[in-house]
Amino acid sequence: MSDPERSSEPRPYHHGDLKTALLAQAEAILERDGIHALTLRGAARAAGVSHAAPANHFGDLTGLLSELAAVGFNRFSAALRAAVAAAGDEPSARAKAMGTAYVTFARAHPGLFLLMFRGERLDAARPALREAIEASRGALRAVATGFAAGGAKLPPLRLAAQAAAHWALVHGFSMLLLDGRLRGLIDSLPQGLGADELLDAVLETTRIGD
Amino acid sequence: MSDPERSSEPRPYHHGDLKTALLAQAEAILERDGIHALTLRGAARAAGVSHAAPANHFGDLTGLLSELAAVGFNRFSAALRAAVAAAGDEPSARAKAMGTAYVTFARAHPGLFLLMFRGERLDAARPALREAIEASRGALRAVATGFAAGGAKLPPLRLAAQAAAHWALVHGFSMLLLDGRLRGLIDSLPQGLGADELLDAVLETTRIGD
DNA sequence: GCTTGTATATTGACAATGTAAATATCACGC
DNA sequence: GCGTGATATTTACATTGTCAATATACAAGC
Repeated sequence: MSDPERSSEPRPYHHGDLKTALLAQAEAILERDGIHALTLRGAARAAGVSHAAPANHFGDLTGLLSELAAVGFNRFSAALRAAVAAAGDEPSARAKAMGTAYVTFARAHPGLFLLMFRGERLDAARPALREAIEASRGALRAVATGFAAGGAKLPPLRLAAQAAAHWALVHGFSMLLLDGRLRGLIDSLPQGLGADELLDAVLETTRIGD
Repeated sequence: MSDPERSSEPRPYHHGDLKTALLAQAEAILERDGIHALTLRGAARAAGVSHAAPANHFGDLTGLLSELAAVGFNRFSAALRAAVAAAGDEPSARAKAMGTAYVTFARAHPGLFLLMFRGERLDAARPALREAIEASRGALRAVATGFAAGGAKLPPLRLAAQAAAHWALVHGFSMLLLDGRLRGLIDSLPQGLGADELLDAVLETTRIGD
């Protein structure tokens, strides 16, 4: 009996699960060589198909990037939810857990994280991306509102400001860290202290909303 | 007498100040069409020279982007210094002024700002960029240390954390704002309130280092 | 004044990419 | 069996970055 999955056999005309394979290869290229090295043809090459095959699944390059960003957002919100769920009920503990998870994700998947927040290259109208972003927003809001629950009578501007401040703090830290902009600061730390300790201290020393 | 600067005359073989002209055109393209539309050939076209002319001044595309980022950093640190200088002596007023100036610059020159913090596309070894970044760091540090002057006996980690927190907060706010990620939050604000008021509230409601 | 060298700009070429059109292969409903 | 639609290939073309060869201007030295 023929086994088309065997090694040196000529590949079948149809891949079978090309979309998934392309996304996997694209992510590998993204994390290995950066976003500017991520090309439609390169992903097709890595997946062992012709250069025009990806068009069937993604349309154009923006489509591939958007679907890949959607994968990232889904993983991202899962990581945030897991971290917050494991942190117990105390609002400040939940907030700190989410901040740590946020930065941890960025450091673990820098290429993906940067792509996710590079709206210029993405098509937010793609259903997959739209839904993934919506899910992430839900995960983020869960903490923001949970944190502000102590002061339910705050004016809307104050509430929004607290949410924005939490988000901006961890997002800015992630961005600066990934871009190497904190290297000087980190190198100036006492022996044995690194980005993790700096983030802890940042979250520790920052009071948002009282 | 001939006037080679006249309108319809055939352009002289040598431009005269091509490097400056290319940087200006590159910035215009960057702000108008985004970074992915900024090409060496496009800038050359806009400056009215041949497609290979830019190579003499920038080497490759990374060179052009790096020099443009250097222009951005110089303008950036000038804006920060001016804002802080106009804010008087009180540390908290200086910090707020710098935060506002930081975000204002990002909103006024979004393409430039994003380019400046996209290290993957830049060559930090370029002297112009290296010096411009160094100057910006000086401007940033001026406030960070000024703000921490009240507690000169703080441990190094605390000091670094305060600087990182200030920076991360305004940088994250800028990035999220430019990427449209705060739109939902801003749209949910009461009538007449926008990004400016949200930033004010963020800076108001956030306490860094007691 | 003339030559020579150097910085600057042009032309031509080449490989890589995104994208579109035409064609081929396959699975499945009928 | 036989279309029919989804998937993949092939071919083609414009654009881009980059390199090599050449042309032009200008300034310094003799």
